Amino acid sequence: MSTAEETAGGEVEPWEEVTPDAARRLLVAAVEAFAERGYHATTTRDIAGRAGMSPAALYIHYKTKEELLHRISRIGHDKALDILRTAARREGTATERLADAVSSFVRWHAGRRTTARVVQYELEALGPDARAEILDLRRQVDAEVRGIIQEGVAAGEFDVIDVHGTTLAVLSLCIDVARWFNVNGPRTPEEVGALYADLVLRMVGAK
Amino acid sequence: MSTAEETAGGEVEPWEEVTPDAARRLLVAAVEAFAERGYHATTTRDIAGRAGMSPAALYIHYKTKEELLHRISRIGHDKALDILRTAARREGTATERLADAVSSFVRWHAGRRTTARVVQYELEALGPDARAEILDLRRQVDAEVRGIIQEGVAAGEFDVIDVHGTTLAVLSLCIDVARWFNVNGPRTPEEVGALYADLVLRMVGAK
DNA sequence: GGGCACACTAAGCGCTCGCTCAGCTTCGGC
DNA sequence: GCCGAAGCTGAGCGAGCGCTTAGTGTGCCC
Repeated sequence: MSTAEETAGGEVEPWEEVTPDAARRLLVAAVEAFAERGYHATTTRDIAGRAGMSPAALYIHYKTKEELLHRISRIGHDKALDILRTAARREGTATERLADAVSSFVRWHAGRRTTARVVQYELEALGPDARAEILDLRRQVDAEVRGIIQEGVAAGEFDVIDVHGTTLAVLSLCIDVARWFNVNGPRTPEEVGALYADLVLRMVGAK
Repeated sequence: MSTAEETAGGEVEPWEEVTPDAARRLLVAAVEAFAERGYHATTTRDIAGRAGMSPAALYIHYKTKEELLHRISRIGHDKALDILRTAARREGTATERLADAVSSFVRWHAGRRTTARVVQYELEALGPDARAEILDLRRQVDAEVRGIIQEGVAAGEFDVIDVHGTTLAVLSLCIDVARWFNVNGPRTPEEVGALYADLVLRMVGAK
């Protein structure tokens, strides 16, 4: 059902770093279930069933249901941060790099919507230690976007009064794509990415 | 704890239309609990406890836990729609009305964050009938914002290529405030509302 | 001041949850 | 061909869930 979505954009097949195979199948099943119904409404029996295994098999590969969420969240945040870093550190003007960052970040949130939903909206189900680890990654995400905007302002490319507030708004806009994007809707991830890159350049007053 | 937040902005005390008193206390307790932990992670014992009552008392005023969520969602959406309609139908240019709509809509999502969180993020916990009713209200919310933007384009005030896509982005931006806004953070709801009105006018290319 | 409607509680029912454990199968090493 | 490790299952434990029911206290009407 979501196989087509998960491989959209011609990206490398996700979760390939998760081994062995049974652990990956359980993790993919958990992503789908958490995205559909939320972490608390998902049962371990449901996850195991989607992976074609008995409920007890889950506990051979993961200590608890929360460890599954933690692993998903960690891998997802690493990927999101990687996307932004790649865009932020390429050659080009701040305008080009911001457009690139926004369009690729949005493409990921739309094209890999199930994963992004879990990553962005189930944070509060994590325990204190795991949550702190993920929040640190989020601060790095924030810093990447803020960096591009600051450089654009310094170079005279952008016209922004409140850099911190605008950064927050830009990230919020991109992240919320995971909430409303519909795989069967009229827009492709690429179209939304292009629209959002244009909107964000307007927000920062790019020339 | 959240009393100050709930009355922020000098608005009329919310939930006053819910009677009798015990039913209102239960509903307010449910809003706080759902916002903190999510619908599925909240127990009826927790809601009743916050309202200073026994678990059984809940079922004198509400048929099920879901009815509580439905009532909260309905009242919240009615309020959100009312805010947008008031801004959309006042006197003034499309630019003035869009700025007014965004700033008041954002003030509500920031100042009444607990309510807005439940209203905007717990929709999928509702059953099919209740969900359909709420989705209809959301379409009306969408139509109000789209109407202002269309009028602005027709009047030559705005420069927008994709009206539907931009409407979606504007609403998404405002709604997501409920996810990240922190009552103890550096910004007041008024400041966020003003910043966002400016950002949205830039997004639609207002002169 | 007796009776009754109403708001509420204490106790608990049936169920499903996350998780455990004893035992079965499979397979590589020798 | 035997053995132990690894992967997995069927059965089920203790806990906590949403919700019900029998009974209690309170205040209003006549």
